[in-house]
Amino acid sequence: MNLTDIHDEPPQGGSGQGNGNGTPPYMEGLNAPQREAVEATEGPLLVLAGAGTGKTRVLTTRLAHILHTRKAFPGQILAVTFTNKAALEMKERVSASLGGAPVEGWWLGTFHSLCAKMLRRHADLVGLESNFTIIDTDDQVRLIKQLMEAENIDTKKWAPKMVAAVIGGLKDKGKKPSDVGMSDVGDLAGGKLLKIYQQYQERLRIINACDFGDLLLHMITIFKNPDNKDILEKYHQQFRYIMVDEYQDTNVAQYLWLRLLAQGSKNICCVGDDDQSIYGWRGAEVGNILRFEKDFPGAKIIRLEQNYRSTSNILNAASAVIAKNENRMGKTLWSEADEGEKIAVRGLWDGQAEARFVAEEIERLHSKKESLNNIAVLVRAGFQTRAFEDRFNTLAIPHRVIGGARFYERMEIRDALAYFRVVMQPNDDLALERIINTPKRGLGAATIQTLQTHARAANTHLSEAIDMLVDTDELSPKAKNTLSLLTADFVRWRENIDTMHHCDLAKMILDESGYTEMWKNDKSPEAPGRLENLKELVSAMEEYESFAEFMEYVSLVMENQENQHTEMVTIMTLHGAKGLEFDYVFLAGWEEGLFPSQRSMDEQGAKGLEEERRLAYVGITRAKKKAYITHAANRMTYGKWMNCLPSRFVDELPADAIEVAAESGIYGSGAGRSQHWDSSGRREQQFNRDDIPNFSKNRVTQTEDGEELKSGTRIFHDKFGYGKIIHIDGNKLDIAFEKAGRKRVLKNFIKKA
DNA sequence: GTGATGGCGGTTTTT
DNA sequence: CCGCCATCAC
Repeated sequence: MNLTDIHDEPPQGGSGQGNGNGTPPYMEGLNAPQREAVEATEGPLLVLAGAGTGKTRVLTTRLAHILHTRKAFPGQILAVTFTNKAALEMKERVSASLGGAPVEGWWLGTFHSLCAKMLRRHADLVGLESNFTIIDTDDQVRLIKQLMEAENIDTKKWAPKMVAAVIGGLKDKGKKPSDVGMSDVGDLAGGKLLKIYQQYQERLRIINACDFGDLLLHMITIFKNPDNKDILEKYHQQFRYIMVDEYQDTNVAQYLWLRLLAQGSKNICCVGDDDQSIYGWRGAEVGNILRFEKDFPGAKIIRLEQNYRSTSNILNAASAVIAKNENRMGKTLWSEADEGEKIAVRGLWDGQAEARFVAEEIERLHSKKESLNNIAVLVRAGFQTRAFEDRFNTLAIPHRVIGGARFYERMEIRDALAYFRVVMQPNDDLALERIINTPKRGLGAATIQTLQTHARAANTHLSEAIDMLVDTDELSPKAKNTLSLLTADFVRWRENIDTMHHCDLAKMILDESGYTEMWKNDKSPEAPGRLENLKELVSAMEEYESFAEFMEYVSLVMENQENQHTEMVTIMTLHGAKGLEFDYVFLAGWEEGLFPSQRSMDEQGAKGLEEERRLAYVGITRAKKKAYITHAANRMTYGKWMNCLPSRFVDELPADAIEVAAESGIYGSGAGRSQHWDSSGRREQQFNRDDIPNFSKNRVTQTEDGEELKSGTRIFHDKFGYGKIIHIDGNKLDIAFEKAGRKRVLKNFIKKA
């Protein structure tokens, strides 16, 4: 993420304390409640920070204040964020406000990385070794699938993915297998869910691994055990101040972990906004923030309500939407900013028309010298990004898509990491299974089956099973030979861990295993890219001290590195946009069923709808200068065309903050949208497609010599040859060229063929 | 044991 | 519509 894009507010607050009367420089420009939140260091504190009210500023200043006034050393502060991006930003901002010196030795990170750090110290208490592997969802599902198959559970009826999600959900609730009751699992997985959960934990222990949920759950287990009283006490003494960002997104396990740690100093400060709680689906409990005063007796609550980010039109629209939610603590955002432009609400014919409209508008903004970095397109679901990418590609609008497949989720990266994992930890069965026959070594399903059966029977790991069987006739001679060679490879690589530089070792492993070779010989179009990624992986390792450190980074931290230096429009999901801000924000796909998401409403009912509405609130409040909201009347889903009605959230926008237009006739005559809107007492300005270039679908134009051009006309272009007109936009035309593919060219350069 | 083909199911959001 | 997985043919 582009860190320079993240500013919660300009430096001026409303109540303007000057300098010169002892105000440290880092406190300058805070408004009264912000300052109060910074200075209230003792005792439990909840800061309810509305969107754009300077939340990050308060958090970082508070940290700086504690350090500056020597209330604590860095190592005595526990600061928890939800994303690594947020942790990094906080690190940078705190050291900047203290004069630029980096702050060393503090406990700042995500719940998961902090727990991992702790758990590596106390792993033995839950039956692990301190070099345990952190497995991702993919490995989780594979392991669960194996266990289900061994139990003869129908994996068609009970998807392993779903079972994994249920187990993950139990962990998010802080429930170990021994805490699980019938009401939790019912007849899931044929009534064997608890059994699978138990076996899963047992397997994880054997292969010395943890999943994400375990990081927290194990720490809670350790802290709760009276035998380990001294350990918890040690942390109590250590952490004099605890700070938590995005408190509205904590799940039960995270809450329990925090509460255990906060029993010490009681100086816990949680910052959050109940209106921005959008992770309920993965176990976040808005209840945590709503209940704060009960959980932490004597808690002080400070509200930050002055918004420094958006125009008042944007703010009013966002406030009106979120006001429809029943379940909230209540805040009233206000701003000294001007009205600004009204929110543009646009109804389009279909998803492509929507992408065209957005692209045209971006071109217009760009031609007015607005930086593309200040423009974002926000969507509800990942698949929506496609239409925008396509359109931006044809118009050559530089853009980046955030989210999607993460770097470390790519096949080749996972494979490479699997090799490294086995080198680091021979017991890592999941990793070994992954690469045992990649590249192809003739170790197919039958061989692996045999190994697994023996491993299970002996209650041990695959690597040990290999050692046991490699001298027997259980395996084919060929398999025996290949396996002993592979084992020898691993032994040799392992011997080099301490002596070789980890980057060289990584390269050696990838080369000698034949993995690099495999992609070199691969003729598929993506093979070169994969080799490129492998190179990138090795060079990314440079920044780390050791193999072990790198592996930790990769499982918990690694995010897509982006080229933030070039100007680009950002395309991402609403979830991904939380905490960011842009001058111009396009909120696309505001249609019933898509946003609010049907699934969310089906599964969670009114609760789900409220979360969707909070998502709408998050989306609108990302905009500083102007927000656009678009909805399409038709959308292709599952390869079928669907008719879509505008989102109910569109109706919830206050009439005086918006300006509405739609392509004429997109909802048919009399039915649908116009009526829908008329009934809410709102004027709708309709316009004709042909009146406005953006909406012209089949416009007609002429060549220089006066020949008629329209969609479908075959033309000739000096550089690209023959092609057909797809779309006409004033003097620009989209052409499908027979040789050169799809291009956008100027009218002047084409002739009728 | 490997590679090809067809059926099936899935699209919310992620540490 | 696309990708994954299972089944089937070599």
